[in-house]
Amino acid sequence: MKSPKSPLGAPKPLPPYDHMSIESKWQKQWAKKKIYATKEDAKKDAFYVLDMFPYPSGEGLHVGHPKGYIATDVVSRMKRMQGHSVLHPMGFDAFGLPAENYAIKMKTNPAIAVEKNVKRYKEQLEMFGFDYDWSREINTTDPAYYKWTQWIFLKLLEKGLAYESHEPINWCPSCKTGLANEDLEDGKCERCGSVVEKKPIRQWVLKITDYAERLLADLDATEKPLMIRDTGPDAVRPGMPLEERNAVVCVVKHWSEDKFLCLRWKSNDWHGLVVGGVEKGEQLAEAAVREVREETGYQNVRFVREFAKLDSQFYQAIKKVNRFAHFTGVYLELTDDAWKDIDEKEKALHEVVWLSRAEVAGFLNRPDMNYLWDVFVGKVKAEQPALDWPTSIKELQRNWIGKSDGMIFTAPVKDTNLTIQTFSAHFEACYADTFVVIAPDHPFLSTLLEGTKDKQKVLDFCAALVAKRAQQGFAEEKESEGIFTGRYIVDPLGNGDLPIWVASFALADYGTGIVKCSAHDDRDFAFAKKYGIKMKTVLYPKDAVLAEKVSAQEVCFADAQAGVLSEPKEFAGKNARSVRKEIIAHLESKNLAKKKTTYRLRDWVFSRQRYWGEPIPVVHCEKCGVVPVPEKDLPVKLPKVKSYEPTGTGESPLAAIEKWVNTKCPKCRSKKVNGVRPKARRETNTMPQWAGSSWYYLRYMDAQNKKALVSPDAEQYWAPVDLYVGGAEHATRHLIYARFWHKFLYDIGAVSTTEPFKKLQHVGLIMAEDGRKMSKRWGNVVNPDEIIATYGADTLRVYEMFMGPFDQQIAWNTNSMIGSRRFLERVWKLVGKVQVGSAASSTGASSTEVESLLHKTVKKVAADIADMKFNTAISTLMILLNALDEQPAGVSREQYETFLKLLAPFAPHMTEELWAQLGNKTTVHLASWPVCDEAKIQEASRKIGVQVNGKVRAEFEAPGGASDAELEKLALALPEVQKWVAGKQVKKVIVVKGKLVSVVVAE
RNA sequence: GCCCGGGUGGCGUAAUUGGUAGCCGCGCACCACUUAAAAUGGUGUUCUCAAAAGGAAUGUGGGUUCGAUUCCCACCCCGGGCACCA
Repeated sequence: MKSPKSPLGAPKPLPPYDHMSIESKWQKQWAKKKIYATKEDAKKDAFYVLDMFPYPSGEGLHVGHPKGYIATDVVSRMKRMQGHSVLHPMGFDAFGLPAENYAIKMKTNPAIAVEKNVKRYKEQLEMFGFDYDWSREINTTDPAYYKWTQWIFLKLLEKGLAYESHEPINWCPSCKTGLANEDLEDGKCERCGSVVEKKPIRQWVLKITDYAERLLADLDATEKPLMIRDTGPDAVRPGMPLEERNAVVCVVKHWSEDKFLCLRWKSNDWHGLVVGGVEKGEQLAEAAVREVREETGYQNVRFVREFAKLDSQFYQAIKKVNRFAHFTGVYLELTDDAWKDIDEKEKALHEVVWLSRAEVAGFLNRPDMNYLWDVFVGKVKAEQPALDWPTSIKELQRNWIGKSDGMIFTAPVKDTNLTIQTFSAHFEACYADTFVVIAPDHPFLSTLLEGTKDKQKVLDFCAALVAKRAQQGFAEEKESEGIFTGRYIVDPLGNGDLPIWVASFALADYGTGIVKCSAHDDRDFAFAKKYGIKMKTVLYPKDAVLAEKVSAQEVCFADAQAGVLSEPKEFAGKNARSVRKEIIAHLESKNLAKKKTTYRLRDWVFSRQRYWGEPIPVVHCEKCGVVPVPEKDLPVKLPKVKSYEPTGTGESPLAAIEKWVNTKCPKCRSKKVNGVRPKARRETNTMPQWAGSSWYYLRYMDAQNKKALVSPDAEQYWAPVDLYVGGAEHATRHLIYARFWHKFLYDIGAVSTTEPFKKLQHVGLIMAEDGRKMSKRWGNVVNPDEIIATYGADTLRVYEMFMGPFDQQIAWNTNSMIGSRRFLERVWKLVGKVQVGSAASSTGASSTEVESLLHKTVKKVAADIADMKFNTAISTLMILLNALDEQPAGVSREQYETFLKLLAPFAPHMTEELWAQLGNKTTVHLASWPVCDEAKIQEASRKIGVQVNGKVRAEFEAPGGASDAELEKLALALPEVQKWVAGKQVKKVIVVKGKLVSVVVAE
């Protein structure tokens, strides 16, 4: 059959889809017309989409790198079409070890190597047709940029958050520099794999630990519910987690009077009994009781009954009203009359009122409440996490910060006037402590040993332990080793004199570096057994046989959660964990210990003894000491040098550049004192790779500003970053550092938000076809240049988005790409079937079914893109394409244009070309995004499945508005159903509107 | 050891809030077009039984339910992170 004729005559022959010429043509046009220029337009909502900017290596991009960039490009294009002012910038992070090591290898200056690599990266990025506004490009190695990195350092110094330290730090012998804890992997240098040593070197350190508590707490911070701020299609997203929607509604009856307690929502005219959400793993009744206790302070609440199970039909009926969520009703009763006031802070949003029976009835009869199914409906938007981040990344940060609540014990050292402090987070069994261990590299050790007869022997032993650690890495040590110091502490808890041992497992830089030990810790127990140290038990399991073994010190029992204490006598017979609070009070009241919180997070070692980094802007003056470089003298430029190889002496190569190093003290101007001119030398350490990336997202907002790192106007317009996309490997480095700096900048008033990134989305790695990481080493790298030449950038973009869930790791498969190419070619060909006749053709050429599908697609594609579910968005577009293509009368221009708009974010070049072919003079990328017409997606009839005893036996077409009774009748009349039902007693029929009829018969 | 994810056809995956498991794509088979091939279009494609009817099936085993990929309990496997952190 020939393709249908256009009303205007014979169909034009279609040109083939020539991606090469189309893509380069439109890339030039877009650049020329500056269609992606970003503006701070007060009339539009700002939307800031950000990629983790690349670190331009010498190898260029492989096909895995751009996956995240494609995603942000798709989102930014849709948001722009939806009328937002969009900031979608790009830049380069280029200071630091990788660039420097590469330069050393290639025997070029890092500055030149970086310039070359950036150029190559930009060329590659441009081939993808991304919508960056290059006028905001940044480069961390640009003095105009790092001026502000240095400025932030000066502010940190001013506030006492940057300090010099001589403590031993991680030293990589191969890279010849100090490293932060975050730069280690398995005790080895993350860059080169060498085992790091502990080396005492003068370092600049940032006090990130001062922010540990806020970095931790803000991960869980919530935003108070904003009532219907956004009534657009985004307000209730499909796929929004149940916890966000499913709230419990409680009716709480007074214990004696005929009164009902109501938690009233005051804002937006909403009166509700909304109590809160059901948490995962929680029963409805538990949730209701818990929430009422938390919200009102009423403790004596008894669960009476649940009103009914949620009815899904009901949700269907109100689903389209985006501000409604559904709840389930629970009936509780107060068991006493103890009045409690609710929290002051909550009063603005809630109040507790008592209603009479009549009032409750009236209340429940509101139109937004539905009695019929005992399910109440109202407006609610549950408290949302302030950080819309994947739970996994939040969890990684929590682990990294490693908060631990415990107690500090202080004890005198026998025969000396010294005291020792020990930290314990598992202090419930502290009455079992019988010895103390100290780390072999503890700075206090030599003082402690002063005057003991074996001092030198112990010190030698410790030195050997430390050397062994450095050699083989910490993790590989299996069995603990130790030596008795000859000293004892006098136990404050009355267990007499406790020996102090050096133990290889003790860490000098956690807690106090000294630990009180007992039989109730696996490691301590093994250590004591090995060296025959006396032990004592105070914690026993419930099982009598096992308890006997614990008592005999045959096995170690360390489970405070399950164990029962025997000492101190105040808590004898009690479960250890449940009396934790009381033990704290007991120890504090007797002045035996103090509460203390410690963190695993260490301060950030911030200096590198390397050339390629931002110079730390301070001067060391013989007379004035450390003097910050005045702001007006920033940036302190990195000098050009001939030799930039690391020295290994603990000094950076900059130290050798006399002309640069020797300077005037900014404070005393190096004026002569008693005829001698005080010498002033610049700091020669440089900043780590992570410095520039800790604040770069702010600079894009106002990239050219010479007076401030960002102007308040620009910052307030754009901040925070609405969507941040990048690899999960940055969870404990870049993302912690950036949050730390951001909070600091907030504290000094430089930014207006407490967190930099509102929503974080991590991108799943693209693996090579062999399942390994793409790497030059394996020879499995797929080059995007070649793929683009063969298939086109649009095909590559569609393929990468269609491969699978965006956040999932997935293997590249060039063969599968053909599907995406075919899809685009079918779109290309479909333009030949577009009917360009009268206006009537838009209805004439399309059935209501296709129209309905079109509008469903409009809705789903927008929701999926906003949700980063690109694979299903494309799948939906494919389904629509199949339907449009199969229409016998061709496709209407309106349908086709809508389709092009939906596809435009994914395949910007091809859609632009087709858009122009239809005669449009303006770009598709600034056209308005299609809007779903809800009326059109209602269906006239639906397929209903019929189950008999849970098994699907038949299906039938039912009219859209059929009632439950009608559906039941229709279903039971079906012969396939009768076959299973005939002669049996029908016990129950369940009707799920629009879905299925379930018949239960007696067996 | 501890903490997160995840296990669905030959493969990548989909499944709205507990409601007809396998959408979309790849691959494969057959058909059309072609001298032929490629490309394109069409049909089919979870397994099992010769077909139909039926049965089985979402890592394993149990539970709740009229109904479970989805909720609960236990276990196995894979991926990632943390790890002498007291």
